[in-house]
Amino acid sequence: MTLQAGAALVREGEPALHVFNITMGSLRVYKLLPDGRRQITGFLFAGDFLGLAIGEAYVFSAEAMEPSTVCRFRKEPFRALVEQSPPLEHMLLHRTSHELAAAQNQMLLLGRKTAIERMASFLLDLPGHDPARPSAPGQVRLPMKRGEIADYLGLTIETVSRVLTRMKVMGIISMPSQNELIVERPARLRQHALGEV
Amino acid sequence: MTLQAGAALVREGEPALHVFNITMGSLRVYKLLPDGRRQITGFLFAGDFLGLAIGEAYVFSAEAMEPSTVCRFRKEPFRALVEQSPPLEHMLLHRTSHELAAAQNQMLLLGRKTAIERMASFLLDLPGHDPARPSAPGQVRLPMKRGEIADYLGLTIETVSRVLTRMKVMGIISMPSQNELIVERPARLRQHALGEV
DNA sequence: CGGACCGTTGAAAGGTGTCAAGTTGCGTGG
DNA sequence: CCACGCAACTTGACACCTTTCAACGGTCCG
Repeated sequence: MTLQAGAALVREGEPALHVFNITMGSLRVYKLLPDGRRQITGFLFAGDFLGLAIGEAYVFSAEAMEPSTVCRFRKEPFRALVEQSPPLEHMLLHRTSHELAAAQNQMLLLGRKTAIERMASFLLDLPGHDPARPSAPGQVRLPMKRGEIADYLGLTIETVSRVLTRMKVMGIISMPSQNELIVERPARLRQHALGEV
Repeated sequence: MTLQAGAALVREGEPALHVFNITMGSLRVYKLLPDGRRQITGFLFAGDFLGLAIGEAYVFSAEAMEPSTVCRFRKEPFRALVEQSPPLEHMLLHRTSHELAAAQNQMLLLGRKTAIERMASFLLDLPGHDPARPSAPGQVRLPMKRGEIADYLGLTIETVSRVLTRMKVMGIISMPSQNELIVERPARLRQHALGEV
């Protein structure tokens, strides 16, 4: 199953009929408030599962950030398969536990970190998630736009832009292009991520 | 295993040797920044599990909020037991998925809701989690102190206090005592929780 | 009675949001 | 090939919500 950039894969509230496995590209997972405020709860890349949460309806929405392909399974057969395969269920528990740990880190970020601390944490986490990352250390690809970073970090587009500028001025990062970033001072970035400045 | 109020059960960074099941009382689970900022990621009550996240070390701390009792299992035997019991593993996956969904709701709260919206959401969620809740609808027990509510909602103690006062003035709630709360206008509370005011 | 802890309230400060105006980058079409 | 136009990004000025700092009252208990 193939998706254009921006295509919706699931919408919050819809009957949860399918489970997905991303084979290529990247997705954003988010929740909305009635007035349109958006919180992106995570980004998914090749290999990740989507739609595992139990329930009749999806409790989040998901869209492709770039051209992507996914495997779609109908929910019931998938559940039956899981029931018959303890190793599969084990893997799902393992992955879900990791997602939960990541979610707890994100709660710390959203609840207690300043704008620059959020951005620093984000830049440090990013390479670890993206399988299509470049190998050079310190070099970070930003596969998402400012608006997506903002909605992931609980900030506005303007604040994201200002924080990146501040980091450039401080010599912590440099940006060859808008979607590419080089960490010039990893140690200082790590300090900021922990609020130690 | 019995715990006094305030007793630490696990500390972030310590080797994860045990898994716990709460049999009585309530726990707070939290993460700290080096300078002491605290984000409470959840409250646990009777029946809940703690320490499922895989890994060598705990990635959070947990303390009793009131006198509590827990069942302690050594990690390795517990894992072996889980491997041999698909129904047990199934239950753990089910619970972890629910926790993840709750975490995603909390990310929306922390990243995008105002102080009064956070409090409204909190007051609506609270009864569902506490097995020791009173039966009367609209009546909510606050088993935690202001500081814990603040660190759960990403606010300060003062803001929590001010928001509760505002809600009282608006006639949405009333408080017979500091730890007991009555929802006078559930509909308005629900509106606030969704940011519809 | 004194002290510690908890909660409430007030005044002022500050970080982030809002609103608005540029600037850059890039694909499209003449 | 160049001009145009749109979308994304940046920057500035100001507003506002929440935090910070401070003082005060209440309750429990030694």
